[in-house]
Amino acid sequence: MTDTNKKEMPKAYDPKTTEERLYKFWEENGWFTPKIDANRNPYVIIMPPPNVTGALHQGHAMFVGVEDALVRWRRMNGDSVLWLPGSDHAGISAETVLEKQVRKEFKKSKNEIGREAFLKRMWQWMDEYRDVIVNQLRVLGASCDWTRKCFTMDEGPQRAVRTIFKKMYDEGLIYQAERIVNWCPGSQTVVSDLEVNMIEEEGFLWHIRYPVKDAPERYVIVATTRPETMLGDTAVAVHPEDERYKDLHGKMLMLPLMNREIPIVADEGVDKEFGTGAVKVTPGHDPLDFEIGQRHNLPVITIMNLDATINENGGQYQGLERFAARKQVVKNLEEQGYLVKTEPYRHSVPYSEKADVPIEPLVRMQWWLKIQPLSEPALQAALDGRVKFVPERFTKVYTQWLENIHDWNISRQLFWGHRIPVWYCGNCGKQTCTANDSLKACEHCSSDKVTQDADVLDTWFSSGLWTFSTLGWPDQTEDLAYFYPGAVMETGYDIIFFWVARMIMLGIYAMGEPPFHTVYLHGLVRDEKGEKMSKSKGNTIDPLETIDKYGSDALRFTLLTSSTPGVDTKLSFSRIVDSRNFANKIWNATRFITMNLEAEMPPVQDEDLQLTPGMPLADRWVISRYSLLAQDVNRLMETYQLGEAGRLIYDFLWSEFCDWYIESCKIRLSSGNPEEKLAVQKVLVGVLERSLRLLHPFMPFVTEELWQNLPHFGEALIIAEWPAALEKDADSVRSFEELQEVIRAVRNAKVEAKVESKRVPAIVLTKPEELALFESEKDTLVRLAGIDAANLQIVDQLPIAPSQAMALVTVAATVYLPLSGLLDLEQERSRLSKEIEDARRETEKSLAMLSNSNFVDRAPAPVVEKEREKLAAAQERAIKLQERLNSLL
RNA sequence: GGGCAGUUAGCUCAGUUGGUAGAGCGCCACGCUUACACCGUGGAUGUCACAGGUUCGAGUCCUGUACUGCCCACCA
Repeated sequence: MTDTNKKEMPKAYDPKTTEERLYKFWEENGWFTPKIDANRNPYVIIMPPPNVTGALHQGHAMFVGVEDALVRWRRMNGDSVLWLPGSDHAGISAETVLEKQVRKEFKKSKNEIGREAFLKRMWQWMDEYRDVIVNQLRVLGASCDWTRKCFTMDEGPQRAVRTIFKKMYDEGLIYQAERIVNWCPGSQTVVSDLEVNMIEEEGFLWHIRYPVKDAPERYVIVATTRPETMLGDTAVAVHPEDERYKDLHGKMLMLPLMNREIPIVADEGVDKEFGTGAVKVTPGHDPLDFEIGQRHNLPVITIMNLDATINENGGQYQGLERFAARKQVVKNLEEQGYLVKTEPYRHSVPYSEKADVPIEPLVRMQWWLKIQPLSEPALQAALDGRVKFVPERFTKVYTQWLENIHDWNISRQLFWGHRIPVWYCGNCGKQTCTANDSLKACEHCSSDKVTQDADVLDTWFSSGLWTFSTLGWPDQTEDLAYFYPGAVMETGYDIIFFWVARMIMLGIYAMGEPPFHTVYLHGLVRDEKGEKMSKSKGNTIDPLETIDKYGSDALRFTLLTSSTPGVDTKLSFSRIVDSRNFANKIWNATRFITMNLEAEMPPVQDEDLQLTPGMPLADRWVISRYSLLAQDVNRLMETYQLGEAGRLIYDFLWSEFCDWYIESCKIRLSSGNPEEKLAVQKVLVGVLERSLRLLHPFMPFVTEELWQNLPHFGEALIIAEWPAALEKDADSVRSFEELQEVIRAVRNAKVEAKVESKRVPAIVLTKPEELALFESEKDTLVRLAGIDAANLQIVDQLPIAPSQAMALVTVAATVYLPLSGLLDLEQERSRLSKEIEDARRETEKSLAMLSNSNFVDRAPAPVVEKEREKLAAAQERAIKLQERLNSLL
C-alpha cells in the first residue's frame, strides 16, 4: 500500500500529536505480539520488571531505549520477537510503603491489623497501582507484548515459586538453620547480605577493663565500638601466640556490670596487632563472635528484642533502646572505673538498605538455599562463554562473586510475598512441603491440624525464576518450548548479584540451560552534576516531562548515543535538545522531498538504486555512502555498539544526505526535465526511506511517521524489512569528495576575502583526466560554491593565470577567483605563504615516515600506500602554491 | 584490605581488531538559497591526567603514579 496522500506536512515535527497515535496503531495491529513460528528465529528479551512502588525514572527510559532498539532491529530482521513486560511485587519496599498507609488509615500497625487484613489492603492497592508504572512504558514507545504481561504475584509465577521450592526442599537444597543473620529492626525482618550497606561513620572505640577472677589486680582491656553488646559477652578471645596473654588461657574474667564469669579463649581469628589484642566475644550479636563461639562452644546470649530494645537478658538495661543502652552502659562503666579510655574512631556500620537503620545481627532460625550446587554450573556457563557479558569486564565481577558465594537466606518475616510452602503439623510436629497453594492434611500423620510457615520468600527468589515463570513453567507450554532460552538480558550493572546471577543459577537449575546468552549492562543515569538521581535529593529529571517537551524519540536517542555500556552517564539537557532538533531535521528533509514528489510515485526498489554508468555522480556517491552506513550499522548492532550505530546514522542523514545530497538535488529538481527529475526523486526517496529503516530502532516514532509519508512497501515501518546494503563505488566516492573539497575551498575563500556578492567568477584549472568530472558537475559547483555560471571556466591549461585572483589549491584542481579590486595582494601572499608552510610540514612528516625503512617494511601495504599518496599530494600542493606565490611577487 | 572504572576541545561526552583525534552545546564571523533559525555557510580551540615501556607507529596494549567515583570484604 502506498500512501499518496499529499497534504502538506507541518513545518516542525510535533511528537505530541504523533507518538500516542502511532503507539496505538502498532499495538492494535498486534505487531508487538510474536507468532510462534518454527521457520523463524525466536528472539526474546524478558524485561526487568519495574517495582510496583517505584516512579518512572530515567533508568527505565534507558532500558527501554536499549531493549526496544534491539527488539525492533531483530523484528525487522524477521525474527519472532518476544519482549515480555511485567512488574515485581517488591516485597519489602511495598510492605514498607503500605505499612505507613495502614498506620494512617487504621491508626494501627500491620501486626495489629494482622496478616489477612493487611494483605487484603495490599491487593486493593496493587489492583489500583500495579499497572501504573508498566503502562508508563508505553509513553516511551516500548514495543513489548502486553498480551503476555506478567506480575510476580500472579497465579502462574506463584505456582512456579512453590514448585521449585518443593523440588529444592525434596532434594535437600533448601533447609532450616539457626544462624546469625542480618536483622533489620526497622522492617522487622531478616535481610540478605546484599541488602546491607556498609556506611562509614564517626564513632568511638571504647576501651574497657575486664578484671581477672581471683586476681583482681590483673585485668584484660578490650576495645569495642558497641559497648552495649557486652551485656551478652560470653568470653574474651586472644590470639594463641600472643605472649601477653599466654598465661591467662582458660582463666576466667569477671564481666563488668553483669557480674558474670566469662572465660578467656585462644582463637586464631584474633589480630594481635589490633588494639590490645583482646576481643570481647558476643556470639549473639556479632557474626565474627558467633563463629568464635561456635569454635569454642560458647553459649549464645541474645540481649535484644526484635525491635532492638534490650530484653530480659540485659539486666538493669532491659527496656532501653539499643543506643540509649549504649549511653547508659558507658556511663556506668565510667562510674565504676572500668572505662579506660574513649577514642574517636571512624568505622563502617552495616545499614539496612530499605529501612535505613543499622542492622542488628541476631541468631535466628531461617530458611536457606544451599548455593554451591547452583553456583557451580552458573559459574561454568560464564567461563565457557555460554553466557557473555557486555561489557566483557563484568564477567569477572560475576565470577568472583559466585566463587565466594554463601548460602542464600531466602526467608523474610513479611506478609507481602510468596509464602513459604511448608506446613507444620500440630499433631506429629513434622513438616510437609507442597507445591499446592494449600494443605489439607499432614502427609505424615494425616492430621488436619496444620499451619503454614509464617515467612515469605525473598523477592529476588521469584525474580530469579522470571525468565521461565513468565513463560508458563512448570507447565510445558508452547511458549516455554519456543521462547526459552531467551537471547539478551538487559539491565543495570547494579543488580548483577541480586538478579542476573540468580536468574542464571535458577534458570540452569530448572531448565538445564542458561536463560540467555548475553547480559547487556547499561550504566546508571545520573543528573547533570553526576549525582545519582533520587527523589529525596530532588534532582530527578522526570522522563514523562522530558517526553512531553521533546518527545520520546529525543530522550531515547540521547540516552543511547551519549552513553556507552556499563559506564554511568550524566543526562545532558543540551543533548536532548539536539536529538529533538535531529528529529526535526529529518522531518523537514522528508517534507522537502515529499513536496517535490509526483502523486503516484511507486516505492523504490533495490534495483532502482543500481549504480549505472549514466547516473550522476551525486547519486552514485550517496548510494555508496548509504551502503557503507548500512554495513557499519549491521556490524555495530551485532556487537551491541548501539550508540555508535546511532551516531553514524545521525551523521549520515544530517551531514551527508541533507547538507550535500539534498542540496545538490535542488538543481535537478527544478530543471524541469521530467526524466531527470524522476531519477533524482527515486534516489532521494530510496535512500531516505532506507535510512529511516536503519534509524527506526533508535527513533521509532518520527521514523514511522515519516516513512508513512514516503512511498514504501508494507503496512508499517515497525514490521518493514531491515534494509540491505546496496552497491558501492569507491571511485564515485573519491570524485565526489574532490568536488566537495573544491566547493569548501571556494566557500572558505569568499568568507576570508569578505566577498559580498553571492556569485563569484571562477576559473577551475584541472588535469585533463579530471576535466570531464568538473564539466559534468558544473551545476553542482555553481550552486553549492556560489559561482557565477556565466563566469565559470573549466580548463585543463591556463597560459596566463590571472594576477588579481585568489588561488585555491586542492587535490583535483586549482581554482582562481578573479576578484579584481577586492583582493588585497599583500594578504593573498601571506595566505599563500601560510599554506605553503602547512604543506611543507605535512611533506616533511610523511617523508620522515617513508624514509624509515622499519615503517616501510613492517607497516601493512595499504598504510604505506596511503602515506605515499599523502606525500605526493602535499608535495604537489606545495609546488603549486609556491609557483603561485612567485607569480605574485 | 582486594577489585573495577573514569581522567580526551570552555562544557557534556563519543572514539573494540594500535595507523596519527571527533560530535553536540558554547564561542567568533557571515547568511532568509524549493525543507528546516529546532536552520545554513565558514572559523577558532586539544602535550588525549602524569611517568616509563612494547611497537615502524599508542587516546587505543603493558607497568607504575596521582586525583575522582563505584563494587566487594567478619578487623573488634
